[in-house]
Amino acid sequence: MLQISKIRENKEFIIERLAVKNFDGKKTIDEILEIDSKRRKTQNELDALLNESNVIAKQVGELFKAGKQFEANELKAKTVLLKEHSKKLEEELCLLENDQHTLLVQLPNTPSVLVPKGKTPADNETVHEEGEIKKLYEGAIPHWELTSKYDIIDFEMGVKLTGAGFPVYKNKGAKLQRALINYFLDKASAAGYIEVQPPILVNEASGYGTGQLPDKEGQMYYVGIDNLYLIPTAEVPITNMYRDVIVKEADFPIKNCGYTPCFRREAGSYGKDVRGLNRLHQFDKVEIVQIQHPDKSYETLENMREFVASILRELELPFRILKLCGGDMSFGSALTYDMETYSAAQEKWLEVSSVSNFETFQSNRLKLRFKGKDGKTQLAHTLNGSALALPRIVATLLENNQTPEGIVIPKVLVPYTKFEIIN
RNA sequence: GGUGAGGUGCCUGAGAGGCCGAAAGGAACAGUUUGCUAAACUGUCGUACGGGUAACUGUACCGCGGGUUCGAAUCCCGCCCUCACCGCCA
Repeated sequence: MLQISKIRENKEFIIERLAVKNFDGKKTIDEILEIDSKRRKTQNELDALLNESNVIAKQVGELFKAGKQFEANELKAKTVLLKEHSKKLEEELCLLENDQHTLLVQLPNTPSVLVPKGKTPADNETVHEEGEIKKLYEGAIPHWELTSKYDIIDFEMGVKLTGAGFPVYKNKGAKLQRALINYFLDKASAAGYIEVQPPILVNEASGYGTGQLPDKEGQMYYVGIDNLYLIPTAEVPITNMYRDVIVKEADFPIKNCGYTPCFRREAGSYGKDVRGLNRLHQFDKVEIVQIQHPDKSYETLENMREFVASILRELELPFRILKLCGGDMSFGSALTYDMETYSAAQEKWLEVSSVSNFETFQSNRLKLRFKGKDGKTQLAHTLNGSALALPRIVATLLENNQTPEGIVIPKVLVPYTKFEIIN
């Protein structure tokens, strides 16, 4: 959520920035500011009224103490009107606050000045490309065929147990999952991220804090009987650990990582993009989260991006890094890098990580602040990224590393899988 | 699921209608002292939203929402949450 104070100060600039996300915010912002001035006026009136009541209440108390019943009662009578009036104002103020908030949460985050203009994924800017795109041998097949050929993932069984998008990993497929998770977590720990194992169900306040609620509740699985949501990403519980917290400036950067299953309803998606492991309702992911000083968050974003790149490099996967254009960015992000690996059998790039700086967009909702050197509390910046999401990594690994003899495990993973080939 | 206790600031914890935005201690921060560490002493030490160039100032907030009252952290009602014990259980 954008800060109202910032909107007041930089209205034109914000409208201009939102346009980069192809969001026309002029009408909403005008309305917000109109409500805002009404709100402030109302609060002023109300405060003055309440002040008067407080003064009278004090006087009444003193008069009673002095035994001056008559004068006291006279004053008491005065408060009746005040009370009626202030009650009315209070209701008005509450309405105005609600209206303002309703509009405020509709505004996406302003993209950073570094964000390229554009409408579709085609307008994303490739900022880095690395690794050799191998030609596969004759007879190479996509991963959804490899998985049944080697009996490592059973999609049918998942359908039987739950439904489409809930695969069952088996044999070396299950071990590969476990190996990747451990490998990712070890890498993150080595890079200074504190490992956490958070709950995978969260309450409403947490969903609100990171921005899934109130708008995107359709994306999450909801356990109505207990009013809890299954997390779509570990970002939700991990970032919410810092909800309503004032951290110490000296603690920056705060770095956490965590593995969790992730659950996404993905309502409305279909077709070949969702085939096999390309899009699932349940998948595994290691997430990295940082909380950083506003002056350093972009430096941190680059670090995180490079950290993810280093993993892809070690896995010997060809990858590219895209700086997302305004039109392809998520609602809350100020700058996002997508990391994609090239899947040789599908002959396309698959998104395996997304690293974003949210600036104060999340922390404003979370009330995640720090006390600066000047003694003032201000909002911290939050960043997160996948490091990494498993399914598409698995898909790419299987496809790119297939040989007539079997699927070769990258060297760096062998200590984790304890086997070198899936055959 | 049953029963009981309780939610107060960064933490512990007092406060039981007005003198309470809230004692005391601890933590933290700044300073003095100090060869270093420690200790001691002094000071600072809630948040949000307003008004003001500023010093400063108004209001609200003691889990949440309502009520009683001139006046509520304190009394009443509803809700939420936490803890303990019992039952069930990985």
